[in-house]
Formats: sequence, structure tokens, C-alpha cells
Amino acid sequence: MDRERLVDETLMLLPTLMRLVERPSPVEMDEIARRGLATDVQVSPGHIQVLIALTRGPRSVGQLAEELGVSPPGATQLVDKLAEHGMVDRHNDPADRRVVLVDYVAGMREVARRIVEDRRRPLHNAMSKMTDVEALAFVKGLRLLARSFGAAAGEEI
Amino acid sequence: MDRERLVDETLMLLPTLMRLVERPSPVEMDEIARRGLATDVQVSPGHIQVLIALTRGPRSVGQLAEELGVSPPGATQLVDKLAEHGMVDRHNDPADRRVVLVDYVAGMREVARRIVEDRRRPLHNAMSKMTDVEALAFVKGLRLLARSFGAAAGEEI
DNA sequence: GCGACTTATATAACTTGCTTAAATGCTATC
DNA sequence: GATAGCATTTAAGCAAGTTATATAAGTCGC
Repeated sequence: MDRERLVDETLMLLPTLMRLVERPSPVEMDEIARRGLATDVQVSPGHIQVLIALTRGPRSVGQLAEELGVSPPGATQLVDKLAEHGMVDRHNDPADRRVVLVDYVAGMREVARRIVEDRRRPLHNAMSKMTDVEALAFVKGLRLLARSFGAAAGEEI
Repeated sequence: MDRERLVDETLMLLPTLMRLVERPSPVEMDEIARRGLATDVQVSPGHIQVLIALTRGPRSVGQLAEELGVSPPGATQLVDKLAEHGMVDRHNDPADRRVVLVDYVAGMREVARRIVEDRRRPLHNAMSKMTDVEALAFVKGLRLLARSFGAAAGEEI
């Protein structure tokens, strides 16, 4: 098989895809507005990542930075914005008061779920056109790429 | 199968992957320097996309914008930078003098090939760990996603 | 052919999502 | 209890986009 062709096509597709993912769809904005949040909320992919990460329990800023592959100040900024809109809350870890634990504001878990749902929709559509085997291979491919590019960028372990 | 899990994992992986892809690896910079180009060349994913697109022949700025999913001014800027470094050249289309055709500078096709090769390496590594079926499914998945997000962003046909 | 339009590209000003470097506040070790 | 070190934040800056606007070339009605 011609791997080179596939590699080139991936190099063409990945940046284009991310430009599309980053472009906030007006529909989504509407839906958020209908739920009573400010209309000008800009949910970037990074914010979505934070919201998904928090479904698995509270996280420190440092943990979020690592999970997202972002610098600690970057994580701080993402949390800032979400906190500004009342989605998440910070409180000090009683065990180590340097650590700031981030978690959903009470009752916002459900709102977060619906915001993520909006993002999930086009992805869900695309995946519904794949067989189970293809969907698994696709995600496996993403994992491999993330690992490989991480190693190339000199990521420590 | 639990598609929701796969969708969430994709939403977590994609932005992280793109942050890694966008981060220029110092190794690559070295290699470009060794080839006699300025050391401060910043090859972004967009520039790589242009170089790959040009392997299939000269392109107008508008065509590049469309292929990359970027606005015309965005494409102009990408071409600017590549022209600055002597990689590509502009000349008017004799058939329609509004059109600016972009092509490799004579002899730069080979240099471009090697620059793209650097980008290709981690991707190639990752893909070498997939079976043929998986690699095809992976690229098919990327195509589906690009299409689906494109539609969601209200792309006109 | 002349003027009103449309189209292709370019320029300018701004936005956003990150980055690194320095500052702050807490922990731990000696 | 000084000093080294870690988690987070603040500050400043950069790169890759965007929109709005300008310029220059082609098209069409008359």
C-alpha cells in the first residue's frame, strides 16, 4: 500500500480539520444562549477538554495542564475563563495548600454535559458513518500520532 | 460498542495533537539550517500544506485558500512567508491577469520535498505501527471528520 | 468602447490561544 | 527557622488566524 500518499493526505487534512474545529459554530452559540448563559461565551477546544477532564473528577491546574498538553499558565487561563462564566470553581487542596483544585460549580455538571454534547454532534455524525472496527482504528491512530509527535517534540516520558 | 467514549477521547486527543503538531521541533530547524536556509525559518502546518499542494502543480492564491480551508488573506500571508524565503514564486496567469499563480522557485521542489519529509517523519513512525486496514480507516476517519465539521460550520458545498 | 458591477489578491488592524520569564505563596529539609 | 523547591499566577509577547477595506483586473449592458 502507498503509505506516503496517506501520510501526505494526513498532513493536508489535520490542520484543515483543526481550523474547522476551532471555528465556533453559530448554532452552538444559540443553544448556549437559550440555556441562559451569556451569548458571547466562546468555548474553545481547550475549554471543552477541561470540561471533559472534569467529568472524571476534580483536577489540579497542573494535572489539567499535563492532560491537555498545555503549559501551567495556559491551564490557568482556561480555568479563568470557565470560572468567569460560573462553570467551574477553585478551592485549595486541604492536603497541600499550594495546589488549586478545579471542579464544576454545583449544578453545572449537567450544563457542561450539554455544552460538550454540542461539540460532540458533528463528531458523532462522522463516526456514525464508520464501522466499529474503523472507529476503533481511527481513535487508535489519533493516540499513536499524539504519542509520536509528543516524542518528536521532546516530551519527557 | 461505546461510541460516546470514543467521541470523548477524540475530543480530548485532537486539540492536544494539534498543539504538538504546531510546536516546531528544534531538530527540524537544525536540518533546515544545515541545508543552507535561514535558521529562523518557521514552517507552520499551513506552510507544509502549501508545499504539499504545490507538488500537484501551480496553484492560484484562491485555490490554495480553498484547499487549506483558510481565507484568501490567510493564503496570501502563507505565500508571502514562503516567497520571502525564496521557496515559491508568484507570476500572473496570462489567461486571467487578476489571478496570481504560485509555484516553486526553480530548483526548490527538491528542497520542499525534504522539508515536508521532516514533518512526515513522526507521522510515518505512528503509521508504521498500524496495519494497512487501520491506516486506511484512520485517514478515512479524518476525511469524514473534516467533511462533518465543514458542514457544521456552514460551509457552502 | 464607456461606466457600473464583480472577482482575485493584498494590506491593516484586531483577536485568540498559546508561550516563556518573573513573582507569589506554600512545603519540606537540613 | 533559613533555604531550596514546587504549584500557581501575573505579565508580556508572539504566531496564526480573522474581518474590513483597498486596489487592480476582468465582464457586461448599453
